[in-house]
Amino acid sequence: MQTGQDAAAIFVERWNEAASFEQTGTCPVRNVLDKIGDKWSMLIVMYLAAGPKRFNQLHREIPDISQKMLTQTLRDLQRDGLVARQVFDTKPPSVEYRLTTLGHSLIVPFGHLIDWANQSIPSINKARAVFDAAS
Amino acid sequence: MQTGQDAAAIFVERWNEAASFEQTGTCPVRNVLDKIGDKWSMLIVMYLAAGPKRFNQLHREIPDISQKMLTQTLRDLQRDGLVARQVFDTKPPSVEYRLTTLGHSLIVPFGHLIDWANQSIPSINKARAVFDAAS
DNA sequence: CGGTATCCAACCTGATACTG
DNA sequence: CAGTATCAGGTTGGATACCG
Repeated sequence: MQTGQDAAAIFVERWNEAASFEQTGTCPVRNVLDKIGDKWSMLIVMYLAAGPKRFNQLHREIPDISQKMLTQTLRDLQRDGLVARQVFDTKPPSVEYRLTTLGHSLIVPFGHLIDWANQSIPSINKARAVFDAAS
Repeated sequence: MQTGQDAAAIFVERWNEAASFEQTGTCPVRNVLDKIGDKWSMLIVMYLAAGPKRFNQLHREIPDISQKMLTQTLRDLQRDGLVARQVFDTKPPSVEYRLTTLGHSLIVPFGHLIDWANQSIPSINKARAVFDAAS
């Protein structure tokens, strides 16, 4: 690893740091990253960040999501403890989804990422234009 | 949007904030998120964070990556301006990859995400165990 | 050394139809 | 209202072989 020419080298360690790696057989960081990259997970989390919402309310608000993917993504988020599901015994039945404390806590680091993205889009688009022009 | 019961509601705005959305037809934030969720992009960025590396050096250091995906991911990172590619006219030829300034800047918000992941893994695993036990 | 090219299996997602 | 079930398409990634 040479001399500490760049403190950023520790990030590779951080990646594999979690102790459960050997236990589960899959990298724990991957689990989180897969959710970030997932087409709908983070969008749903952000819509729920505004407050609890019911199933069809989310369905109406989120553009283009299919019922299948809304159901599936919500279940995955619930399984990971990021979203809580509460059924009200009304007729017809209503189901409310809300972020858990853990779910809310994800918004902080994720927000930094979104900010980076919005700040960097111009640079990225410019780099792409240059690269594509040279090929 | 009711009253500002939760400041986090602004994240939905941030998601769609970038002006280039209408121009390109694809959400700019998605571009970045896709890279985060990509199987190899961020791992490569983190290995390069330690300093410039040559192609086969990365190939040896990164576990399980195929030559195809290493080539492809590096080209995508280069296209987006996150990685710079430098060819040295030696024999046999050698090619060095290094993070650009933009690439380095991504490590900051991304690092926060990794830290959140490592801190939250225990909670997530516990939530999964509870959820799976109930089904 | 540093790639390309081709094939292929697995996965992810959307569309559609149906249910308590 | 809030889902489930089934099928089809596109995309992703790995294996393998070849090239300057």
